[in-house]
Amino acid sequence: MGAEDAPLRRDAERNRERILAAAREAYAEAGLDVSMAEIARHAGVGIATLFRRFPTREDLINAVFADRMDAYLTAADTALADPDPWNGFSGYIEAICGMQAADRGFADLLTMTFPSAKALEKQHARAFDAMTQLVDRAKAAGCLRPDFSHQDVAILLMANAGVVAATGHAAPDAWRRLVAYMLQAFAAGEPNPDLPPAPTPAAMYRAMVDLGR
Amino acid sequence: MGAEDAPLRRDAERNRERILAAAREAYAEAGLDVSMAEIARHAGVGIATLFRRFPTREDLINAVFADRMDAYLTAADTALADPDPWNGFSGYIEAICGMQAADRGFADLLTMTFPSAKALEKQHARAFDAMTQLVDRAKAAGCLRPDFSHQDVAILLMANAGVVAATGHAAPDAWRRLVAYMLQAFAAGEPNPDLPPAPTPAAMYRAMVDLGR
DNA sequence: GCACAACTGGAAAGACCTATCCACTTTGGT
DNA sequence: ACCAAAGTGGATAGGTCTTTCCAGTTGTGC
Repeated sequence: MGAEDAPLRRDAERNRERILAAAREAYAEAGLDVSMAEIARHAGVGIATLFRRFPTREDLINAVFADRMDAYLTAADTALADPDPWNGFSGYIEAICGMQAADRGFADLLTMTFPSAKALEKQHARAFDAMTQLVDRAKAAGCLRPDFSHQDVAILLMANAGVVAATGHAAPDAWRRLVAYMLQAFAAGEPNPDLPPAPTPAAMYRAMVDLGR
Repeated sequence: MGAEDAPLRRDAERNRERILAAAREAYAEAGLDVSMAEIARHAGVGIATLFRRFPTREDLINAVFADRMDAYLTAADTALADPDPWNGFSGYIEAICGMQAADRGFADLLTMTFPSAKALEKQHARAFDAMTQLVDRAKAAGCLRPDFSHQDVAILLMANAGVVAATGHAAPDAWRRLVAYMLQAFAAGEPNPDLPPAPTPAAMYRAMVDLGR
């Protein structure tokens, strides 16, 4: 299980890397809806080469963001290792929002779900577990307001994706304002005004599936 | 000045209305990047009819959202008429974010700027003035934190556009959570933690122009 | 240094979009 | 009722994108 099938010929492997590099760059710059043709052109390979190596756009996205998803998971583990529940939680939020700001494709990816992409979904699920622990711990310690719901993290990621997509290069630090405001509101303060009800987890899941077209 | 040029023939006027209705519906549902062809089909008119009446996509957007922009302006005036500065400000924020949630096209529109669309830009500018007054009044009254900047309103609109685009029909009230959190953080509370610096107005302007492609 | 499987890029098919053109139809004033 | 002007939709040109196919090229093991 998990074998790499046939090892690629040397020139094929070189082209694969070129494609991944081009895709990484294009996605980071412009988000996940860059065309396959554009990526092939940018990589300097024929369009057929791209499609043979990555038959669907999802396959390519999967390969491009494998390492970024690792970093995403690591961020959750690091946060859980922090002895201070609030530091852990808020540091985590800042870290993942920062990752979104650094890579528009990743920003899109975090708010989407591709039920067909197995490996990616598994990491998504693991990250979700760690995030839930982080939330529960912070709540138990009384740092995080009790009416906080883990859907709020997804909402913040979607909001942040919106800011990042809009401000792009023109105001690359605008997202920090958003996150700072939100973290303040998340903290358990003295007067925590009532919140509208949170969407159900199922509704948020549907929303993320919809985003994947 | 301001004349309607030649009054349209009756059948032409009917088609114009059909086009506007179709465009209004399509934009509300799917945002501003619905194709012209799709709108013509949906309106049941030939593609040529659409292009003759609205030579550019901007012309169409302009016509479709004229009344919505009026409502947008009215919201600011209503808010200024409220004797309570905080009520005025927070009601305004809720109102315009609600308008974004009700119409995805409008959500896109508010975070974009089309320097070429004269009428629309004029209203945009007037709304901006009213909003600035609203902010200044709330700050002077001590309801709004002193380090709030009017760029934060634009950031919130972009964030909200992100949430609305992502949650769509699946979680149509998710935006309310975002807005509630943000308003709490905007209020002048006892412990207002330091914020990262706000983007410059010029940077935000550039961001909005970029969004308009 | 040869042979063959692996790999290549370009061409092509099918969809879709914008924008323009033009032969035909409708409207409205007389 | 008539007929010019105003308006119509389909056809078309030229662009993009996805996906498949295939004749030619290039590594690699022997």
